[in-house]
Amino acid sequence: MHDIRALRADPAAFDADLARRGLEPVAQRLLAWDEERRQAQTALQDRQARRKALAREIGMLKREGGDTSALEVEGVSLRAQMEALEEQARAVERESTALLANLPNRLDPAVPDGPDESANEIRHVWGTRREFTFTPKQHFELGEALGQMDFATAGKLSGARFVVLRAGLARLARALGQFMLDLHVGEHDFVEMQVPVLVTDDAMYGTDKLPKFADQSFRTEDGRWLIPTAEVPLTASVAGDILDGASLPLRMTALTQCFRSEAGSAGRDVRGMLRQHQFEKVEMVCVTTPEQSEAEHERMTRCAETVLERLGIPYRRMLLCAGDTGFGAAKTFDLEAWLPGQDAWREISSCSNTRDFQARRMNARFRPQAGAAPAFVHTLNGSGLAVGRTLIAVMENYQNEDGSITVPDALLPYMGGLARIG
RNA sequence: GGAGAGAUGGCCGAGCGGCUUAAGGCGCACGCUUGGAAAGCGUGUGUACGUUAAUAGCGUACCGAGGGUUCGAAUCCCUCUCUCUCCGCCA
Repeated sequence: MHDIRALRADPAAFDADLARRGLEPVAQRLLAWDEERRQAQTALQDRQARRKALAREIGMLKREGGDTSALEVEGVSLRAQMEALEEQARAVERESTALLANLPNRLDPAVPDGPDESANEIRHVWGTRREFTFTPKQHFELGEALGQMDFATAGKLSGARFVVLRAGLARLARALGQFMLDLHVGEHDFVEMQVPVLVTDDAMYGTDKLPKFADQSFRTEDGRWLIPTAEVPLTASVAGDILDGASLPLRMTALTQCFRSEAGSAGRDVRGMLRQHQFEKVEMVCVTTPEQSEAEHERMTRCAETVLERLGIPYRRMLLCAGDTGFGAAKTFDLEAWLPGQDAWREISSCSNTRDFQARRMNARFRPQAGAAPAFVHTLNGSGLAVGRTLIAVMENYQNEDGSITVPDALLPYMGGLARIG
């Protein structure tokens, strides 16, 4: 959600930001609605003040046994006026909110121009890509050959875009989740959380998944949503709160299942478990002050990078361009892991600073000092990491010529003595 | 799933159509008092929007949420949400 006062102050800058995302200007329309809304509100408030005075007068007269009929007639006409004004204000508000709710966040000036991922900037590359003495296989070839990655059974159970893991690979997935959580909790100062994976409309709206992306998520028959990411419950946990400034930053992490309908990605990544309806992810969320959020964004991205570094998986950090930056984000770094089997860099983490965009939608604030006025917090979210995709990265980078997979050193403590899968 | 009881300011708690501009208490802040502290006394104490140069004033709204009745609603009616107690079922 946007600050209408910021828009009033500089409508041209607002429209310029939208243009960078390839959207039409809207400032003129919003300002006209805003003007109309304020006029109706002021007029309504006049009537409300009169109603208050009138009710008091009638009350006093009645106690004294006086005639109140003339005043009551005025009351009736007052109410008719108020209803009309209310309806007018509500109608304008409705239109303006409908538009505002669908407008993406303002972009950080550092975000480069560009229409799509081809314009993203490589910020740095870590690690050395392994030299293979054989042709590296893709993860699903390896997994299916091992008999531990089973799309046929998953299809029988649930349809396309699901997977069943067995034995060593199932263990490896669990080890990865455990390892990531332990790292963030033990070394990165995050608080481990267990959260619901079914959430309300409000939680989804506050984290900007609604109304625009309703078709990307699964909805239950009783009107709840399966979370597309733990960002939703973790961030929305502070909705409506006024936090003590001294308690910030809040750093939260959770390992959850995530559910995405993947509407619109028919035909993309159909093989393997790169793009599933259900996957595990360790999510990091930070709630902080406007002053600290930039530094927290860097810090959080480093936390995600550390996972890949400990696992020894080459990656590169991308600064997303305007056209590729998500709806709620002001600035996003993607981490792309090297997948030798695919011979490609693939997204494995996305760390975004939403600034006060989500905070406004969910009314999450903090009090800088005792007695000071509340201000909106800044919220950040990042994958640390997507477990399924990390599993893929481990398999492809640590594969051996015989189709077995060597367990990375960092995961050995979690593997119950299993050092090689297959 | 069944039966019942609730939801009032940071917290406790009264009010159940107009003498409420939400009593009273606790907490907190500031001041007076004191050698210092405690006690005591006094003053203040939320959020949003509008107005405004203003985080100053002033106005309006907010007593779980949303509707309704009324000249007037914390108070009456309807719907919903959540909490608590008991019963049933259950990992």
